[in-house]
Amino acid sequence: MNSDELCQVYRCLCDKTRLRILNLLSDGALCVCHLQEILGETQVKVSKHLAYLKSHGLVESERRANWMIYRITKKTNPILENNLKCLQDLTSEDPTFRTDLKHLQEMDTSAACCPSTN
Amino acid sequence: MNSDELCQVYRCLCDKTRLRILNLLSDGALCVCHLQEILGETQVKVSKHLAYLKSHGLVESERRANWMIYRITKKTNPILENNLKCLQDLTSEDPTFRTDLKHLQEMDTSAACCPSTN
DNA sequence: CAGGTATATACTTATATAGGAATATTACTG
DNA sequence: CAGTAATATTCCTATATAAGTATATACCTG
Repeated sequence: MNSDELCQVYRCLCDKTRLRILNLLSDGALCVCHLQEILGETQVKVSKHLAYLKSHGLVESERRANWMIYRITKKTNPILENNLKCLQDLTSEDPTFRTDLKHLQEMDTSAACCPSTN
Repeated sequence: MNSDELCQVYRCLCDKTRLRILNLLSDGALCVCHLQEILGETQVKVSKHLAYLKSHGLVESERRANWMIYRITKKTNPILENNLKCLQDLTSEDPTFRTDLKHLQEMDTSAACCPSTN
């Protein structure tokens, strides 16, 4: 990774919605509709931020029938991994991150779009 | 630190000139003219980026006669410290960071503006 | 293939920011 | 105090990006 790529990673990290998305995906893959529901944001907004993250290589996506499943990239990226850890540490301090994760845990994972159970 | 403040830190980190400045300041305090010389950028550009970093609490400044000495903030900031370490790790890989530090070491530190020797 | 669901894209507007040119400010020196 | 050096600020322009509305695409089901 060079300095320009590094800047790109930080550009991905400098938006609150994207940080919330990454925080949730750190816990495992999710479809757009679940992210949308947890974040309480519009479909367009979520979709665009996911596209942004994907175009910069921070997340990967995979179609599963009607749904698109997003996950943190499998490529090793020390900077990203490092900062995702920081995010987890912040979860206890920040109300937004905390309630997001709480919503995630309370979510119904029996839906067809849930990658972990279907 | 909450999620909004976190975003602000990343906003500071997502510009190459600012990363170069932070990388140099990680090594110790520097005046604007030395930063300007090492970076090979105009006075306005360097000054503005320093103002940006200062307004977001990542650096502090201190006047010393004609010169303004900038340093990394003394306030503890885990995210910042963490990423400055990453920068140092990247120094071996990235030519810009590497040559910046090389220029810093070759710099004449006997000038009146050099905080370490005067 | 018609209709529905999930997601993505195009278009638009508003805002943040980068960088240049010119000017202002601050402090030192004689 | 006049001149100079170092730095900051103002004004301007161009670009990136965020978010909304509307529309398109992809896939599934009957």
